[in-house]
Amino acid sequence: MIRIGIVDDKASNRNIIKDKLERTGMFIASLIASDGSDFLHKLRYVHATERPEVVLMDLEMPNMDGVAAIAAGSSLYPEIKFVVLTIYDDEEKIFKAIKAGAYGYLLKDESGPQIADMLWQMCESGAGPISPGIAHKILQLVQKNQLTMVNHHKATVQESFFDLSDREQEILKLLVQGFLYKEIGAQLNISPNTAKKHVINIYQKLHVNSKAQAIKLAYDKGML
Amino acid sequence: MIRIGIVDDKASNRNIIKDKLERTGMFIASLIASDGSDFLHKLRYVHATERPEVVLMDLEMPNMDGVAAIAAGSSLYPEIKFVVLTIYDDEEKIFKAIKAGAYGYLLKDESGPQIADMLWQMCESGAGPISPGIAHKILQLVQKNQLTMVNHHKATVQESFFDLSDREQEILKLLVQGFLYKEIGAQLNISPNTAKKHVINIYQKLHVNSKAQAIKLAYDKGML
DNA sequence: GTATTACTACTCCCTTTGGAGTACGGCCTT
DNA sequence: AAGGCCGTACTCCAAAGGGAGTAGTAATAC
Repeated sequence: MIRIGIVDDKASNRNIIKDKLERTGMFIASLIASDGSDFLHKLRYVHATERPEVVLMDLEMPNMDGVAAIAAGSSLYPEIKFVVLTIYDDEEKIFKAIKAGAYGYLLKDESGPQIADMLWQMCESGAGPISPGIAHKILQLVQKNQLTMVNHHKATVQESFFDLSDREQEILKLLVQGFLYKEIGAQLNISPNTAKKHVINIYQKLHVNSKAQAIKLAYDKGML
Repeated sequence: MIRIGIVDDKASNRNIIKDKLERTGMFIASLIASDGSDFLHKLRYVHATERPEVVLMDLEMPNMDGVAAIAAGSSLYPEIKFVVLTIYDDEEKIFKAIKAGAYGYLLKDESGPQIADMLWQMCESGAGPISPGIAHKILQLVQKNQLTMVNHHKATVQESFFDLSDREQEILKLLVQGFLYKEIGAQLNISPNTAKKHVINIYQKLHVNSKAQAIKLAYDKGML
């Protein structure tokens, strides 16, 4: 039996969720609150043995919203897994909730059994439950460069993608600027023929067959 | 019936995947390749009507790995959905694959029916399929690695600078995709000559004189 | 040593592009 | 009705690009 906390400002929501989860026989709602402030207050006065292992948290709530509650709660009780359960799927809310320390993010339009199942999976595998649509949005955030990895790979991207030599990368950069072969040759003090030869080699490595495609690829994959 | 591409260097893997998917009756493997290079080569010579809508891509492969293949492929064929299917779940591979343009990321330890189901879900809902464990790792990436969110309230910029007509903008978009005049003509049901005429007119309005410069300008000024 | 790879520089051949000009029908505005 | 833009479609010409091949040199790898 897994102890669950439910935080939602709508009484009907609380009851529906409680019902659906308890009916599976795998969960018991050990703490129910109507907003973030209420939740933290109740959590303080509950015995550690009664503390929920998982908290389902709505986002939009009076007094203290879900993001703030997760931020405070995950800091005070790091062992509790906070899972957002909401109707909102916009990028900003997702992002903020995750940064606040959310362990999972579920949408209310998932069916009851599905939510129960995902929570159970979480307890089994340790992987935070995430609704498919949300996962997709996060992935797109990463993709669109709205998220960038700061620490690690400092984005000499083409190096990791394609196996271009230094010279070839140099020439690709000029190509993308829109220079002609003769101009590239002039800038690098090589024959236009050689410049062209390099470009053809680059095309083969990139599997493209025109300047336009090469430029598009370079821009798309961020080899500026 | 959804056309699927399978790219994996192990013949046994290819066959297993092909079998499991085709047995569902929902998919047909229309393109099978043994590495990224082989894949791109085959894709080039296949008719657009035979192109796979979804490509399952392994990551570690000889010649050209999955990340490079996705990077090139997703740029050349933006309509194809590339889904990683691999045994690797380390953050770097996940991150690189996503940046390269992966639409989903599945682990090979998912069961066959489950993979088929997730792919089907993708085609229904449009949300990229992501194994739970992977979703969790992505979420943790967001959480810990100081990923920054760039505000997407950017200037809805200036087709107003360059006074391009609707038709010209339409053609510019295709031009940036890397299409030839004849291809543009075919897509819009006009003569290649007309397509070219439009392009020349566009050049004059943009004050450029080559495809490369036009593409660079379009990207730089964000008319995507 | 040899083999390989990168860089250099050609050749030949064909396609695509860029620039110029002309032209015609449709539509809108004056 | 006339002048304008737009979209359509052609011509001719010259420049640039794309593909394939050969080839020498230098540095690196086995």
